[in-house]
Order: sequence, then C-alpha cells, then structure tokens
Amino acid sequence: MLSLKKYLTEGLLQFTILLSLIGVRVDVDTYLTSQLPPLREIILGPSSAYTQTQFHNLRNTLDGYGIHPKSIDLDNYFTARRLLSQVRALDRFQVPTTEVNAWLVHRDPEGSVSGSQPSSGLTLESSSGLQDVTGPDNGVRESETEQGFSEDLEDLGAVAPPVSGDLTKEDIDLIDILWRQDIDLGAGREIFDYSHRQKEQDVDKDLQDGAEREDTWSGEGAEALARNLLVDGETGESFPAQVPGGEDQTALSLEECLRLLEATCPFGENAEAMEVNTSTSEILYSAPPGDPLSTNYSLAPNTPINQNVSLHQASLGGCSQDFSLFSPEVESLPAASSSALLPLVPSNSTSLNSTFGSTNLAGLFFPPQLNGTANDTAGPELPDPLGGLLDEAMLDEISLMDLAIEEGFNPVQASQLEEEFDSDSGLSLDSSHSPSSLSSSEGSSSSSSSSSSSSASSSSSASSSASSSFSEEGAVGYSSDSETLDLEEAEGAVGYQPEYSKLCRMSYQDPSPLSCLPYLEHVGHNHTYNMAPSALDAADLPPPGALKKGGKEKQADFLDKQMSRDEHRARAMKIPFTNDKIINLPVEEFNELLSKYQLSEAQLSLIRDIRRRGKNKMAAQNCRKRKLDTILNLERDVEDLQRDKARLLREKVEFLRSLRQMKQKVQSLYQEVFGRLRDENGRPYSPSQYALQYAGDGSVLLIPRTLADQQARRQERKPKDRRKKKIQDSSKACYTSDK
DNA sequence: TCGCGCTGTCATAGG
DNA sequence: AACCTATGACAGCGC
Repeated sequence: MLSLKKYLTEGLLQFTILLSLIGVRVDVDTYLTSQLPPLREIILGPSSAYTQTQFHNLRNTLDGYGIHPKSIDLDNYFTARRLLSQVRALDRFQVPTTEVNAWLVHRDPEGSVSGSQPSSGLTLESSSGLQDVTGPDNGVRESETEQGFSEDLEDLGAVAPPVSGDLTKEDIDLIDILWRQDIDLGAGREIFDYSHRQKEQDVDKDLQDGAEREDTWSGEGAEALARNLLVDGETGESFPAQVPGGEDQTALSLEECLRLLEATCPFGENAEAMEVNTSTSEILYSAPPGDPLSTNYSLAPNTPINQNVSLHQASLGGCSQDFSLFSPEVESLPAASSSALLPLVPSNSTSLNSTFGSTNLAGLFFPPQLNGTANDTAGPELPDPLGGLLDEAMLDEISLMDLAIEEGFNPVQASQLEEEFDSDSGLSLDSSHSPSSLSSSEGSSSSSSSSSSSSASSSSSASSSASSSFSEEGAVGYSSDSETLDLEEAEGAVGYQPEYSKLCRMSYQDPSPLSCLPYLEHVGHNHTYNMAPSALDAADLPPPGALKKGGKEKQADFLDKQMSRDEHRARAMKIPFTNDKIINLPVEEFNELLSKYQLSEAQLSLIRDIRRRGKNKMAAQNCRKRKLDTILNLERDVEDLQRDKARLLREKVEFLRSLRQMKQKVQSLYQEVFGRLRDENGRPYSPSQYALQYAGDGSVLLIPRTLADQQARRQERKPKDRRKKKIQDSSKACYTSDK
C-alpha cells in the first residue's frame, strides 16, 4: 500500500512542480520569509500555521463547536498567496501605458519651427531641461525605471516589495524583453517608468509655458521642437535634434506634405489644433496632445498601450535653400552633407532614436513600395520598412507560437486566442474558470474535504439533538436520554454514564456524521495492543443478559457493536466515567476526576491509554484534513494562476495586434515622407537608390540604399548575437548552480 | 483475492 | 518534566 506520507508528500511536490511547469515561479523564499507558514511547514516542518492547536483550550473557551482551528490561518495564507501570485503575474506581463509620439515638422530658413506638441505619455521630444531629468546616467535611469515599475504595480493595487530587490532574473529578463520590444518599436525604456513620464510631462508643461513666452514660436509645441532635445530611448541621453544645413539637398514642399498628410492621415483637424508658419517653415506633420494618432493606434480605452505614433522632429526638407529642418542651431552648423549622405537631422539629435530606439531607419523605413514618382521598379526589392523592427520583435521574440511554447500554452490554443481577439468575439479564456468549473471545484472540495463539513454538521446536530443525527443515518429509537438509560440498564456498568452529547465535542472536525456518537462509529479494527489478556477477554465477553432477545437487548447489541474498542475496554474495566471526559478534559480536571475514584492500576493504565489514543485520533484527523485542505487550496491556486495566465496571454495578443497597426502606420508615413523628398532639381528620390536612415547618433540621413542595406544587416545581427550570448550565459549559470 | 481508501494507533519530534 | 499536538508509518477493515 502506498503510504499516506509518500502520497501526500509527492502530491505536494507534484503541485509545486506543476506550478513550475506552467510557468509559475514558486517563490519558496517568499513564503519562507514572509510569515506565511504553510509552504514552510510543508518543506521545513510545522510551525505557526500548523502549530499545535490547544483543542482542549478551545473546548474550554469555545466549547469546540464549529471551530476550525486552522481555517483562519489557512485562509489568510492563501489569500495572501493569491495576491502574491497576481502581483507576480502583473510584474511579468503588465506593460505600462506606452505612448509613442513622433513629429514631422519643418523648419523655416530662419530656424523657426512650427509644430505642436504632444502633452502626455512618453515624451520623446525634449528640451535642455529634460537633459537634467533624464540625464545620461543609465544607472539612475535604471533605478528610476524599476521604481516606476514598482509604482505601476502599486497603482494596480498590488503590494510588492521593492522591485529591485524582488525581481528575479526571470523577471528582469522579461522586463528586458518587453523593453526591447518597445525600444524596437520606438518606445524608450522610460515608458516603464511612471515617475519618469511624470517628469517629462512636467517638462512638457514647462515647455509649453516657455512657448507662450516665446514669440518666435507660433505653436505651443513649437518650443519643444525648437529645442529639439531628444531622448535616446536606449541610452537615455538627451541631445538636440539639429539639421546641418544641407542647402543643396532635399527640397520638400512642405505645404504639399502637410496637405497630403492631412488628407491621408486622420490628423487634419489637429493639424489645424497647431499654427503653421507658412512663410518660413511648414509643419509637415504634427500630432498634438490627445491627438488622432492615439485614436488611430490605441486600442480600447483601457488598453494598456496608448500608442501615439508620430515622428517628432523628423522634418524633412526645408526648401531648396535650406535643408536644415529642425532647430535654430542648425544654422550654425556646417553643412556636412555630401552628395551621398544627406543628413536631415543634426548629429546630436536623437529624436527618432528615442522614438525608434537604435533602429536603423534604413531597415526601418524602407517601404516595400514607394508611391509617387519615385517608384523604381527596376531597383532592388525593397524590404519591409519595419522588417527589422516588428518582424524581429514579433516573429522572433514574442511570436505567439514562441509564447505558446515558452509558457506552456499549446500553439493551437494560442492561435485560437489570437483569432478570438481578432474576431473581437469577446470570448474569454476564463472559460477554464467558469462558474461551473468553480462550483465543481468547490463541490469537489466540499465533498472531498467532508471532514470539515461533516464535522460541522455533526457538531451542530449533536449539540441540538443526538437523535436527529442518528436518525439521519437510518437508525431509530435513539435518544441520548434513552440511550443512557439503556446502557446503564444493559451494561450494568459501575458509574458508566455516557454523555454522548458531550462526546460530540471530541472532535471539531470528525469526518463522520456519527462521530458525535462514538458508539455508532464503525470500528471493526482489531487493535489488541496494550491490552492485557484479561481485559481482552472481558471486552470480548458478551455483556450480561445479552442472550435475551428483547428489543432493548437488540438495541444494546447494536450500540455495543458501534462502540469503539476503547469504550469496550473501558466498559469491561468498569471505568466510572466516559471516554469523552477521559480524552477531552484538561489535564487538571482529568487528574481531579481520577482522584475522585479509587481506581486500580490497570484501570488507570487503560484510562491513560484511552486519553492518549483519543487525542492522537483527533490529531490524526486534523492532520489529514489539513493535508487535504492544502492540496485543495493548491489546486485552486493553480486554477487561479491558469486564469491569470490566460488573461495575460490575451493582453499580449492585443499588444501584438497594436504593434501591427503601428507598423502599418509608420510604414505608410515613411512612404509619404520619402515620396515627398525632392532633390535640388525638384525630382523625387528613387527608393531603390536612396533610403532614410536613422543613424545611431540620432541623425536622419538620406543615404544610398546599398549602404543602408549593409547597416540594416548589421543591425539585425546584433540582437541575435546578444541573445545567443545570453543563452550561453544562462546555461552556464545553470551548470554552475547544478554543480 | 487484490487494490484502494479510510481509520485508528503507535512512535516520535517538537512546542 | 509533563503534557499536548503533529505527523510518518503501519495495520485492519470494508468496499
């Protein structure tokens, strides 16, 4: 027979393993250190939650009725545990609001730039003041990020220790993955940093205030554009976006661009929510606060990502006389461009770097097809403008299939999930936790943990009427009074006065409805240990008068069969008080009771054995019930975690969908911008020969496609190498830890 | 007859 | 030290 110990121990271990397999980190340390006892109990042995319960004291104070001495602790524990699980789930997948703003503006020859300014969300534009906020200090940024992450958690109602101290490597890796995805999409790591965003919003306010004082600027967002200080999303560096005056390069009809964008993009009325200095500069595109881009790109109002996609300061082409597009400082900068390299943005600007991370626009912005006159079908096949960005992110790292495999969801489920989301069917993965399943779970819980419910019923029924409990079992003719009388009559025991109603107190959780009636307990065991032969003989002897077949005798026989062995022994040894008293009286009262009677050594020995066995019996019942409760609660936790996981997976699918939308929008924007670029002769650039490239230093360059292709390939290689190295490191760590 | 689950009991550890 | 509880292990019983 499989021992109960082995069964339960392995069962708990299996649950733990199951939790790990489904991707839930069983943070034993948390439980070992958080005053949450059960797992510690399981692993290290009993302590607080499973500490001894003074049942006799409970009985003394509360009479022991309906008391589940462990339930309170267990409930608290599992509630806390669920919260911790949810917190952990949140810190792994909850992505803070992401707003990616980008502007396309145009700078007039005097350096005046008009534009509008997004007011909230991820502020990619910056000012000199923003440099102080973000700073180049990555260490500070990291801490801010994590702090902000923690705040996000707290905003969600979760209480968690400081993230920096609690995040495991897995968590950090997940954050990094999400961060890289957002970086690849143009969102800086600061999107995870609520405080950082707050600061930037404050800066925005300052900028707006400054803009009101600046007559140079026509629009409120112009101030930010004027300063053109950009935040590198990856490094956190802030620097001004500048365009060396490439006077001989691209000419862009910005009025046309503006009109075009107003027509093609749903920003028309916002483009009107800004002032355009048409005389000197034109705003190619502007995305004011709360602008339509958010409308376009954001999902449902409660969607965690609010994607404002715009191209801050990605102004292209001033006029034929002035290629510099952005800041006033441009004029002071030398025209560094050549015929091959057409810098559109000064080298110290990282506006787009902030928006798109370090992604090379050569890979980012190559449209598969460029409309307009620039089409060159004879040219090389144009890559997907966002191929390096979203394909990498979506297909390589966060594809649903990967997600399904990595996180234990089968691919079919994942694809169904995606379909479900795409169809907006509203189907919920929570079906696994439907009310029916819940009820069934609860039902199984209550049924399998019958000890608790039955104990309650037994206690209540016994306290009110023992006969009612008895009749429920089909027996008739019993009442405690009559039973007492019958027993006295039949047994003739000296001083034997069973108080069965009191016996009901023996166990607060006796699993048997008959437990309050020990003599009805079905005990067929033949434990003859610790029994003197004489006592055994006496116990086995039929009681006097048992041969008579009267009704009372039949009842007596029946009751006699229902009595426990210890009761038989006590009766045989003529113990003058009930086993209930023997077992449940506090030791002082128990000793006092013993002192009232003249008992033989054999009687005293039996009484002590009865007391010991009776207490141990209850303890064993409690122990088994606790094990069962623990298993059931673990089962419920697994269900909860699976439900959370399904929700998170659904959210992830939503993110992926929004990423696709962003990809499409950025792609079309690239096409529009590129299509409007004109060389000094007023001719469009060929997309097969030129491409916009976003250099690592923040510049936006119009470069030959061959060069752009090379750089794009180089960019693609880097993340893969990094991942490969990471895997090697982790495997090395595993190997080390195994050793 | 065998396997399984339930129950009681013992032995032991620990509070 | 005595007492109590918790729990692993074992055995008996009924199904």
